[in-house]
Amino acid sequence: MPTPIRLYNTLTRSEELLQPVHSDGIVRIYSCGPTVYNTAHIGNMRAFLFTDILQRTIRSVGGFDVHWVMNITDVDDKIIRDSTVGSAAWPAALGEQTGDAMENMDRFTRYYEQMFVDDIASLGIRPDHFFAMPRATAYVSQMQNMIRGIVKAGYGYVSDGSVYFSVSAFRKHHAYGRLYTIDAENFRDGVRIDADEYERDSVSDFVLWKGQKPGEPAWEFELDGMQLPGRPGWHIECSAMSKELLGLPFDIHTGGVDLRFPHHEDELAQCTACDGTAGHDFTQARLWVHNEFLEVEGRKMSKSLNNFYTVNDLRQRGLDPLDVRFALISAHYRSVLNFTFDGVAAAGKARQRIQNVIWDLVDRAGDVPNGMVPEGVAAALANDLNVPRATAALHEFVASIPNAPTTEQAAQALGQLRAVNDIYALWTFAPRPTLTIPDTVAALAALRWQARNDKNWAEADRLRVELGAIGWQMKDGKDSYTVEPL
RNA sequence: GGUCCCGUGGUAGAGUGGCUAUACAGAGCUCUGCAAAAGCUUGUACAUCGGUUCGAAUCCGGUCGGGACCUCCA
Repeated sequence: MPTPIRLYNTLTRSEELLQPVHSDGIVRIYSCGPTVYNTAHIGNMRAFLFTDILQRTIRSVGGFDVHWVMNITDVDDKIIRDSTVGSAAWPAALGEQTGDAMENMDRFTRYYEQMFVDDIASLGIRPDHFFAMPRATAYVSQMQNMIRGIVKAGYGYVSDGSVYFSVSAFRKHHAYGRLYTIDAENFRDGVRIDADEYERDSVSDFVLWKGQKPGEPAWEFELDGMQLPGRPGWHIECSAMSKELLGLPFDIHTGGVDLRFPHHEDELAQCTACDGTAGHDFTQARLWVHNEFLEVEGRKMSKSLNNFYTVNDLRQRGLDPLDVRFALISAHYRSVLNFTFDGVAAAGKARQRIQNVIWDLVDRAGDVPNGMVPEGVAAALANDLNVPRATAALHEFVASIPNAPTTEQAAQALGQLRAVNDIYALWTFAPRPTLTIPDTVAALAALRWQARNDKNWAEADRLRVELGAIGWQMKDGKDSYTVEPL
């Protein structure tokens, strides 16, 4: 029985029921993905893990099919800067650069894209859960069409070889500031207005198409008879790709809180400019859901504080990526999450405890049947994706499993836990792996078991210590024993 | 300057106007020759000052502290 899912919608500043826009009942989700100019960090990962839990919840708890699209931004200023000939940021692993700017950019972005794909996979995000992972550079013509539409509607203008979106023209007919309260009068103090080399009419305008500068990779673009070689602006990428792959409007648009403005506001404006009727505020997506940032050890993550971590950094510290997954979903997505190494360790302990329970149940039940997510867990997840409360309910559920369950009880509990795992993706339901026990360990253990049975406690304890010294421990049962690595 | 969020026990982190969050760590107990695992029990917690209320960590206001965004950063 599916549970209705409610989510906090930034657009309306209230919780709303998720109901598919399209009659096919498929929930369409667009997530702003990474700009592939370096390796992603755990802050990025929090955003992607949040969306992963969201889409899995929509499938498992909400009972909907999902089309999840996450883009790869593979063209932007930083990418061009770092892939240009002679760049210090060019990865040595890629060998020599060529004289072709487009080719260099391509090799550069594919390199980081692959790292990104590997990183999210290691954190339990399944590639087959994506409906598409489009590269921006593959949709340039769709972006160009959209820009033409915006200009035709009177909201775009050409200046110095670039095309800009006129916010002031747009505001005459549509709302601007729907996702973020804009105070146009107070737009000056404290704002870092970057002295762009591009000529805009107004500082609030943003670029739709950036004219090519010497040596830069570029695409041809013909607009109203003008030739404007260049590249797409950031916001138009997501507008065009979401429209092309999901159709407008779609159901859920996700991203970090920082993207509310300007990125999402501008995406929304662009889609409205193309498809909206004056006076009516067309909505690119029904629900806009934004995740909070994370801090590390209570401080903002930054390179200067030396607390800036990539997934690979954590792997090299010997952390299990799934423990990291658990730690990164331990706070509600709209709360600041404090990432700590103690937290990962605690997550690891809790994860292992439940894994042991699962293995015990598998031993008893054999097969793992299908089951439903326990009600408390489902209810918490359906309530604006309250993962911490869902996890608490999960622990309570695990505690409620009888110590010595019957085969039926074990099977039922397993089915429910597997349903939970369709969302959490932290555990395995394969039988407990059989340990390969070195002969010396087995021999020592046998000796100790004999000593113990002879009630030769001193010798038994001595052998226990000896086993411990080589990293193994014995667990005494009633009629038998097991040995495990410490 | 503007818009907005947060401040919970050793740590992380939910939460409802009055009743145990949960996890990790700690303490005690049960079971164990010992140990491990498991189970049970346990902790003066809710920034601060006022206000509303029979009653507030939960509502309102002030203060202090932290944080986010304000034109390409998840």
